Amino acid sequence: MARPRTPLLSRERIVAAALRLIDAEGLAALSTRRLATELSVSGPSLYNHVATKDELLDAVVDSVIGEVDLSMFGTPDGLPDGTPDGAPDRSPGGRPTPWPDALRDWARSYRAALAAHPNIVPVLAQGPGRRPNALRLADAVFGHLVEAGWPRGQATRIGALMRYFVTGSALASFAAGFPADAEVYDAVDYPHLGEAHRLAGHRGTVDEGAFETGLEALLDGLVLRFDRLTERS
Amino acid sequence: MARPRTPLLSRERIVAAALRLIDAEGLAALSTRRLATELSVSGPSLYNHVATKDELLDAVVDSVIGEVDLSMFGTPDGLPDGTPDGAPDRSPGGRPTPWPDALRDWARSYRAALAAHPNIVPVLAQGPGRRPNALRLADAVFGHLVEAGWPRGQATRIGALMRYFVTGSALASFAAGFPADAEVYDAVDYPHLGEAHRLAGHRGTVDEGAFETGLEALLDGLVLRFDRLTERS
DNA sequence: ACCTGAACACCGTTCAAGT
DNA sequence: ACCTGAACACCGTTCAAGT
Repeated sequence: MARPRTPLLSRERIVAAALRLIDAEGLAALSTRRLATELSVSGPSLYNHVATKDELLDAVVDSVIGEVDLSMFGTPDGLPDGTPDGAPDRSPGGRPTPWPDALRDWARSYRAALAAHPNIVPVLAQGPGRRPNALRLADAVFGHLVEAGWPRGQATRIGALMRYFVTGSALASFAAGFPADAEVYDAVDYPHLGEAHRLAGHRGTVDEGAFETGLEALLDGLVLRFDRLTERS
Repeated sequence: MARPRTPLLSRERIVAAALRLIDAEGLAALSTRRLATELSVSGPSLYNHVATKDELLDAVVDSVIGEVDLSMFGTPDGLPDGTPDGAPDRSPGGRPTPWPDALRDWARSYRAALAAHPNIVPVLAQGPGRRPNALRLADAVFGHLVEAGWPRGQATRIGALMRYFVTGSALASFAAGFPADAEVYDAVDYPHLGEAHRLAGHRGTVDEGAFETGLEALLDGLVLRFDRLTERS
């Protein structure tokens, strides 16, 4: 068989299969040949649909970022944007969501989307590049903060520090990074890690708790700064 | 030549060369064959000194973590530990550093060490594993927080959220993630990114400012929580 | 003990050939 | 337009052979 009547592959099918493979076995397990086998075609077939492996990774990354909810910034996901009144930063009710609440909801959705695919986070964390969903995300966050009254320079920094925190929390489980083997912590050098071998068993609650604590602490600290900023006028 | 009188290689020389290669050309550029060429030996020679490429990466990672200053927790770097008075958590002066100050100093040193080698951060962020320097770091932070009065569960979460923030900030430059090409932001979808092409030019100050803002906000938020915790008693 | 070349099962990608 | 096998320059790792 050389050219089937109906194509065996599509870009979407390739991207979806690549993400599945990365989730299941890690970034290192994604090889074009392995992926082709998974899709029941020969290796070179992929190159009819994607130019390079890097371009494929870019598409996978943007599909993950596309899962992040941005509706709290007044730009609902599915709806066509560009409302005639030129007020893109309103929630459906008509009034903009207070920025700390919008930031909290967004951060949770952002983390959930990334933590569902931790193995791709190192690629994603390199920045938006030219990926449309990543640029849309950056635009929505920055725009909302500026319209809420943050100076542009501060809004940029808040976008950055939120990404630091979210990508860091989605990159790997803190708890699971500690071997469950108690003997590891026997050494006299680690006098306080006597219980560390039990961390991996509480993976979910430890990481979730750390994320929520950090998120609320960050927001409290930012609100403090915002108040100092506005009480000056 | 088969076996030279004085060995051509050593584990230290291999680790150092690997880190140089990773820094200069990225994690993907590190191949055992390429590394061997860099060291003027044949590929398989490396296997007399390291068992696998993964073990080599582990050693590289731990050498980077070894650069992090932990002296603010009362365990000075170079000095032999185990002071006879059994008070490991004191600064040279004798009194423990207040935890917010210790955390701040540590976070800055942690970030500096990692940001000097961003390409290795994805590996490092997987957790301490069995790496001695990484375990020592976790022990010092956790121990200091507990002795400062934080409940153990909270101390664990603070260690986790600090690592989230620091690894996230060291993984990649926020500013450099935005293409310097102004045309990228022309699309109607990005109404607020008109100046984003200028970000890459301010790489240093944007990322540094975001890290400092986030760090101080986090610490403020944590102090708030600590006060709530202690005023209850 | 420590280095070498040969060999194995992999990679990403190109290209001519098929329909 | 879309798939194939063959081919190229790479990988990590093993192993027998050398000193």
